[in-house]
Amino acid sequence: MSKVRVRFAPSPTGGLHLGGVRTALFNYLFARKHDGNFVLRIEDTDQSRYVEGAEKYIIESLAWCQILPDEGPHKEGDYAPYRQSERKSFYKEYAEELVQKGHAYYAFDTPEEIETLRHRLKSEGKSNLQYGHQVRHQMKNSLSLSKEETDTLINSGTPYVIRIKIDSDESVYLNDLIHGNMHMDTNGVDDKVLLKADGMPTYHLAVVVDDYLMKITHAFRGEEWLPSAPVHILLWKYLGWESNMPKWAHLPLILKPDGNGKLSKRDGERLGFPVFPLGWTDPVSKEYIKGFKELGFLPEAFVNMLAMLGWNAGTEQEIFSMEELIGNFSIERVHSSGAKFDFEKAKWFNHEWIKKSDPERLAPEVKKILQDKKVMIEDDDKFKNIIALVKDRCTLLTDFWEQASYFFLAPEKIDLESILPKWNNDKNLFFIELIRSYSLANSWAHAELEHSFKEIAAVNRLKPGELMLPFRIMLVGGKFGPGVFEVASLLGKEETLKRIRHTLSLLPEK
RNA sequence: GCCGCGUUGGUCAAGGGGUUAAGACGCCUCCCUUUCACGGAGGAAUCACGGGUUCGAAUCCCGUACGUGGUACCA
Repeated sequence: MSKVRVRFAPSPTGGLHLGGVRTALFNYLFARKHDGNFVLRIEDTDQSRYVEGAEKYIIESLAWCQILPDEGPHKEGDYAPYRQSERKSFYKEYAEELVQKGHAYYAFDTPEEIETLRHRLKSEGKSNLQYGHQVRHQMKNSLSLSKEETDTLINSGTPYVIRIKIDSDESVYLNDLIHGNMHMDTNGVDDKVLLKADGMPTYHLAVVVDDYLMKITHAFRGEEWLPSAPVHILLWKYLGWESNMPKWAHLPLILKPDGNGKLSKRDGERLGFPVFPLGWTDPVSKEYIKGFKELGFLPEAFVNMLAMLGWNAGTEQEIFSMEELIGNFSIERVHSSGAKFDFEKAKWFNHEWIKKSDPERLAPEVKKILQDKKVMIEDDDKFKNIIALVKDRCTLLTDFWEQASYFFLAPEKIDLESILPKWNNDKNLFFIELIRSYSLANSWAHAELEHSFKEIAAVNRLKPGELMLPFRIMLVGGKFGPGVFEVASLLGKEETLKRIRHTLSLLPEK
């Protein structure tokens, strides 16, 4: 049995958003699960829409998601080139072959001619023009024209396209791994253009030829391709490759959270969440849109979240590492219906991943965030302890700033409002005594700090509970954060005393 | 318009003839924590509708509605 080979074929026209990454992910999981190959093919057949940099962006995004193996996607099995524009010559050859076999024909109608015809039909109230079996004999093509006329046109350099010739009432059977057995007829499909006037193939020709040449065994793509699946199946048949046809699976769409439509790039801005894995600059508006990465997502969480959108293992497990996903993945368990994207749930995945990740894993990511705020980390061990202490309360990596900045910088704003109403001279004296006691302390472990704190409170007949809040605010600036004594312990003696003194100086000596 | 695909709480979903119809997110209540989270306990909320088939339908069939995709020399 031949080894599994799946291919992912993004088009470098607009970056790569959620749906695309998920398609890549499912392809990758399937390939890894079956110890097969993942082939990345770049669908740049429409040069007019090609966006400079998009290809690089796609590769970087997949790398961030750990979907590309370290050695690159195409190590094993040399079927290069993988960029469609570089494979131009292959397609023409097969398109011509189809014409010879009578399954395709040359068409000379210009786009404008077709457009006007379309308009006319529409204004006459007729349904949309389908360049197919009903009308092809009235059009300008090698079927309606004589051999001589056709040759003359071609030899004189008239631009032409090659269209597939699809007969009516033909049955096409598709066994989809997700949707099951499907039966369609050819009445709804028109004579698709296979080779454009510029010599580039359309997607229809390109997928079939490349999948054949690259020995692809499984073709998974978005559901938007289902309506044109009969064209592709027919192409496999007409080219005589039917026995090599890959198994198909059409993945459900990711939909807008608020209903109505496939998730698009605009929805992110509109609804306030990212739709790109990495930051992306829109080629038209030049506007930079933050990605999941910049928002503080861990790639593990991003991938996990994406995998659970349309797939589940059939168990109650929701948190999966990449290796676990690979082990559990099965294309049959992918849903057949679209799923609305829920950013709240996405954040929940991130929170879970931050909680379960070691401080070692988190340290480099958090370090970057702090560096952006001009905070440099000198003591790595202490840094990891800080991460361990606060990570449970961070949903996004960027939350580490808010949750831990006071370990590195004295709080800018101290919430005196929360201290003042219950402040009195006894409390003031308590803290003065606390400073004295702490400065003499031999151990700076949090248990000792707590012990002496409570002891002093007891001696002064004060409730420790009423003193802990002011203490916390002195250290962190507000009513939040982990246990006060742990904070004090990590802060160190000098800094702790400094912060108590500072706040005390702001409070009245009543 | 035509064609395709789909429809289980607000969202993700398990379940595929007999179930008290799992679980998760979000929301609410309580406990824990002398802060905020984490954690724990509980709660509200669902089989789109109408017909069949069947002793019995969320589950099978047919319609309808709704959603979604395609209908390009875009992918």
